[in-house]
Amino acid sequence: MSLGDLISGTTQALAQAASGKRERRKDARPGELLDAALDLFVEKGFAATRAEEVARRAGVSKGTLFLYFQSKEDLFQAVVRESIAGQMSAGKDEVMAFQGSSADLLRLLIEEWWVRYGATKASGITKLVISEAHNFPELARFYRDEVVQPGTALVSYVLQRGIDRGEFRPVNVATTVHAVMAPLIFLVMWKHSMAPCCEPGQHIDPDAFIQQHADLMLRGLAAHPPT
Amino acid sequence: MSLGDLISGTTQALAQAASGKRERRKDARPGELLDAALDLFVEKGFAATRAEEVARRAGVSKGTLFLYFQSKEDLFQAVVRESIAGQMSAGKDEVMAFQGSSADLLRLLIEEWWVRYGATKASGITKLVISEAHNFPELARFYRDEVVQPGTALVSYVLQRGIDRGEFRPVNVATTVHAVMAPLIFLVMWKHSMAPCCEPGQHIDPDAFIQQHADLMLRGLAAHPPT
Amino acid sequence: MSLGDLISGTTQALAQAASGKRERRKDARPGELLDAALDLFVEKGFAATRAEEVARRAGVSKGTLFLYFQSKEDLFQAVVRESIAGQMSAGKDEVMAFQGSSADLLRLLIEEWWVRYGATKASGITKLVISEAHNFPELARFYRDEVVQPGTALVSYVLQRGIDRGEFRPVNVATTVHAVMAPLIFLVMWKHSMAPCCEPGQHIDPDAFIQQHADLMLRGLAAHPPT
Amino acid sequence: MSLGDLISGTTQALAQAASGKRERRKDARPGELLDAALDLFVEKGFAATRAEEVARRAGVSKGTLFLYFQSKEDLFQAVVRESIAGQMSAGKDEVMAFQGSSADLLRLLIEEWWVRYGATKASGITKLVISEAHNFPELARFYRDEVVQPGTALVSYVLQRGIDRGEFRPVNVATTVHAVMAPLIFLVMWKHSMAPCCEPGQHIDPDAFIQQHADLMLRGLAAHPPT
DNA sequence: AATGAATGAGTATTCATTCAT
DNA sequence: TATGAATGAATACTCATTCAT
Repeated sequence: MSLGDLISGTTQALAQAASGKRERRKDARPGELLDAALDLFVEKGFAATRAEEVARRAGVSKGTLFLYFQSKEDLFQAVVRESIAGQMSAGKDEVMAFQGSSADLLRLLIEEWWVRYGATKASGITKLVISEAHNFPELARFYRDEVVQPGTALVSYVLQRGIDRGEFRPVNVATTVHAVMAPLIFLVMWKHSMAPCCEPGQHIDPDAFIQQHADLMLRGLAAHPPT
Repeated sequence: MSLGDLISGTTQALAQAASGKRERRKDARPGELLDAALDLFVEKGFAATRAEEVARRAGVSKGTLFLYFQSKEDLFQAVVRESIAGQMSAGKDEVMAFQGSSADLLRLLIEEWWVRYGATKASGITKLVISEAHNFPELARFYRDEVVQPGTALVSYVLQRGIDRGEFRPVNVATTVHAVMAPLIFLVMWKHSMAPCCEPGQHIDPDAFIQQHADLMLRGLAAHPPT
Repeated sequence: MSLGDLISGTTQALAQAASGKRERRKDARPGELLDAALDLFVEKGFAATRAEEVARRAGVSKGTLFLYFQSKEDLFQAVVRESIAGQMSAGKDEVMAFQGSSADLLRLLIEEWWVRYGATKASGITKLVISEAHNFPELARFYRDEVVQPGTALVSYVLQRGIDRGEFRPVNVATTVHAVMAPLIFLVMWKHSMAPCCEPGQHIDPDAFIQQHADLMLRGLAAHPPT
Repeated sequence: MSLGDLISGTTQALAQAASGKRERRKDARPGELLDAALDLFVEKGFAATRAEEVARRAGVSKGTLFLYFQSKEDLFQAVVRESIAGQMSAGKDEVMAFQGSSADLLRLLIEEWWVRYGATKASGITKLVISEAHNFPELARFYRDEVVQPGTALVSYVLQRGIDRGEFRPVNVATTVHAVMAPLIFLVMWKHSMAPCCEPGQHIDPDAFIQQHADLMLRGLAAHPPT
């Protein structure tokens, strides 16, 4: 199974759905609204975020918000969809083109994920979707198809590559993928929820955490462990 | 009302079976309300949960809820505090009394955590607190002090024990603790958010996940890796 | 026209209406409830007074209150009716039997009114009825018939007596009655409303006020003013 | 919004006749709401007045009321404060500039008070404040400082003027002030409470009452009583 | 396109009243 | 008779949404 097969999924179908009249509005639609909405929805959740506050933060009036989005829920969905759109395609090419060891590739994947996504405010989407999954099941499915599935596929490819090349132990790939990703998701959740109130002692240093996670992972996977 | 009652779900049945109907109910009411509230708050979040729905699920009228809790927020805080109260003390004694290897102890700790907390509905508190941390900073601090800190200390103890006894590599304990706990927190978050919409393929099997996590962790920590 | 004609009015009819089953309950009905209710209704008004607070102040439970009064409004009406019942009959006999000058009689009437009614907590009824007249028009009419009309008649009798005996100027009795009563009513209103917040400088001393009122009145009425 | 507007009752008509409908309305809204609220609060008291009814009477929806006033209590306080603002300053200058006899001045003061305040609907404030003094002690103190105290001072000035000029007997001014004002306050209270239910016989004619009060007062105060 | 005044359905909360004990 | 737990209608207040300007 090629990486293309693994990742392609429904991305293309979704891209088509996103075109049409939606695409046209997207350009005109002030990104400031989506930007402000992302911040607030991540912080306070959907229900606790007031439309007027989003508008104010975006520097427009309440009425203007509803000029671009049919409803608060429409805005919410747009925030998630726009933030996610085509996010996964970036890493895919690099992974396919990588020439080094699978250990280096996995470490790179983890580190780059943090730099390009986890450390950006776009990572708030992860907290948002997880927090609101029950209230917006369709959005949760969309996220699953657009983010979780491709991400899983990408990591699976790397793990399988390592096993195939004899660099990794022959672990159960499907299970191990989650072990690779879980700490990353956790870190993002933590950053957007508990971190602000754990300043003093229990602060989790993202870089050290990522490093440690990669280290443990690679040791755990290594076919020929170091002495 | 103990945590056990909160989790068991048999509170209502027991209360109804009791003799002195009215008086028995009065004692049971707060528990039934907390029980119902836990479910709904975890599912929908604080703001999206209507007080009347909590009451209805507890089998009482809207007014009765406010007979036992001053406000919706008071109910929310009670849900979190009651669910957490004294939760951490249980595992501590067992860990301190454990006689076997540190690897076995760490594995036991991870597995028991899942059985006693992660697999129960009380684990919804974790999702709840993380989702609402920004809206209820005091509660987040309470959770940090009552759950995160003691949990971190317990895992730290086990890691240090392994290092001291030469069973684990001399890793940075403070950093590694998070690597141990992160996947567990993630699993609980997942269970209460994405899981319900990932029935078919991407389902994460908790036991396999826990197992795999423990395996990778112990391999990653092992001072003398197996061949 | 005799004083009897002036005062009798509907008092007798009302007395009959108050008998029957109402009379029987009145004895059993804890006076503490009426007592507590009078205080609270006078202080806070009908709507702002909670039934439970009345019960608590009377030393009984909320349910007990509704054992004796069909509703909060019933309690309210009872408070007014009971406090008023037969109140006017007392002064009437004394006035009829008085032998001295009309000036002395008027002064006596004013002073006794204050001592026997204005200075007691029953005077709160006046504030109550005036404050709630619009919400309880029937009660206002009842008060008019039972208190205002007989009171007016009594004062009218005294004024007419003074005129007839050449002690007072031949003023318009119907108009002058109100001039006699107005300051008394005012004093009672003041006592039950503004007085508590005018402790320091603007305190109105009731006795001095009553005295001054009587003085001015008698001077104003005197047929042969002093030099 | 001046007191005149509050009293006139033509505010609505004027606003509707204006050109820029929407904007004109916005300026008029608070006044219309205060106008409606004054009526209802005076009639029914604070607690018995429903916010929606105030809004309906002002011709707007429930929500609009809360666009201009933070709460029902805020509206209540605004009603009192707006109605009172600068009310006392008017009469003061006239009194100070008066050239005639103190008897004429006192009579003028009493008559003007009735025409300019007592006869207008703003006089409802007096009933309102007295009825609700216990529930809103701060407002009662505000009324005491803004209305009672200046009013007392003004009347005191006139009495002292008469005494100094040998026109009035050397009465105790502080006590006599209340004797002057009490019947006026009583009249206003009566007008807003009992009057509506005393149509037929016991109706108090305001002008005759005022006249009679002034007459008696001046006779009572006169240094050289008429023969 | 943009505004912000106006709306009214929706929600938390109160409190008079009931009723099983 | 007395209690107080339970009820649910009533009400203040919010906030997404509309629309005249």
